[in-house]
Amino acid sequence: MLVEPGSPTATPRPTAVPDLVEEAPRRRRGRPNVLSREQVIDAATAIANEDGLDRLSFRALGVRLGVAPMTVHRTIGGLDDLHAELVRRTVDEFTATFVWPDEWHAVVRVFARTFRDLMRTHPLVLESHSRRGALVSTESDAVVAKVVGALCDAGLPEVEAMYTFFVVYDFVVGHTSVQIGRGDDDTGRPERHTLVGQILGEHSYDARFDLGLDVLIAGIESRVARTA
Amino acid sequence: MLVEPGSPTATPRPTAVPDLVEEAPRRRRGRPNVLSREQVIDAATAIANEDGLDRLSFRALGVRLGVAPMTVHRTIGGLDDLHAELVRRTVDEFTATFVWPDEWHAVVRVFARTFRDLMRTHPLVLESHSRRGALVSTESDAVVAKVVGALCDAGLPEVEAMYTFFVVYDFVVGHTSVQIGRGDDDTGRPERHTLVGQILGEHSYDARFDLGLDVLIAGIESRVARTA
DNA sequence: ACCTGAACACCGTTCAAGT
DNA sequence: ACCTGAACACCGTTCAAGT
Repeated sequence: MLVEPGSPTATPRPTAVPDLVEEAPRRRRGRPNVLSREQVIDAATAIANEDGLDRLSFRALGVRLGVAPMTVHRTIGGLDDLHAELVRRTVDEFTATFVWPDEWHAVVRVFARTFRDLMRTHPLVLESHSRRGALVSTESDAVVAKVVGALCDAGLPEVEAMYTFFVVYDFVVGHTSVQIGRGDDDTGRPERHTLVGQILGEHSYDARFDLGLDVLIAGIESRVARTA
Repeated sequence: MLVEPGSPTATPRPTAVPDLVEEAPRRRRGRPNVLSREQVIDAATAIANEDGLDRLSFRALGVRLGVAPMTVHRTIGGLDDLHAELVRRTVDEFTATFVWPDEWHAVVRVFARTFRDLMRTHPLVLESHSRRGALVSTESDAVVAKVVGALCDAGLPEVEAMYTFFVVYDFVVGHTSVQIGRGDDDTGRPERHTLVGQILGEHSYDARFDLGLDVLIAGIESRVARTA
């Protein structure tokens, strides 16, 4: 069985304790901060959605927030932190949308499909997998736990279940990465003169993904059968 | 055989040729080109290897080649073309290194391992999968043909063999992408407080990759058995 | 304490001018 | 015909100065 590492609540906890130091860690008197991290992430999400991810910059954030670019820079900490925070928010929203079935086959499929959709609609999440290891936000642990748990119930030892989760994870990352890399205009028609073009003529990423999942599940099945 | 469009010497060339038009396709008289595409790719490869990929720029190329940045820019066509050419060269070298076994299991493993090594040592190749669809150079067709052929011999219909190739391909891209994204300093030790950290403690990307391959091959095997 | 303008060290690309 | 300097429109980040 899997142990939840900490409190599963997402809220920062009100801390109803009497009157000693409040929860705000490192802020004194003077002028209050004109900008919160939340506001920056809100604006960044808006820019990424409206103008595209490559229009997102501290200068653009400054314009949108009516503040000097350096203010947002210092508020958030740097470009890497901005991206990390953006990914974290998206992943957190994503983990809330799951509706888990019972059977382990279905659990794996739901995970793979939902995860694929997440990355296709949020390119930054995809990119974060090749720029820093992602899906490490503590909230996503619930997703990992569900899939790994299902594989354990199917009969795999815990460590093998964890690695098996990674196989599915790696496949989905790779598949989506290749599809996105082809650009939005790509309709799945490979170059005629290549071998792929000759064999396939036309090429559906959905079919490719589904077959990939089938192969993976067949593979897991045979390993489950062997360890049973 | 490939025809060299111009002299490979770095000097501006005295043009000792009589007076008719040579084999050069679209170049008239005037001053001969001071730069060939080959020279640009050579310099770009050197910079990428010595200083890292993010030090590669037209300005840096200009310094190294003793020429104005805009000259190399025009010679190669633009940033995308520079990257594409760089990937093409690396992939071409890669396709020459294969030693193919007989059994289809072994063919799949050799492909996956060699492809993984290629992307780990040449980050631009990996990146090109998320920036444009890669491995489309005609030379790489030989590799695709070998793997697909082996799967056909195993009993899969040609179209399914092609899609099955993609499953392996997607997995390798994803796995490598995630590993590289963790950075060179990453020793495979996941964060303690996450579920992954609790289950695995330490985490070997090699083991993860090998298990992934095992699952994929088991999956292919069961599909082969079904269609046989 | 917090905010900010200017500066630094970079980018890719356009384009008109030089030879 | 080919090469190039200057300019354009951007970057992230540092830092000293302002309030």
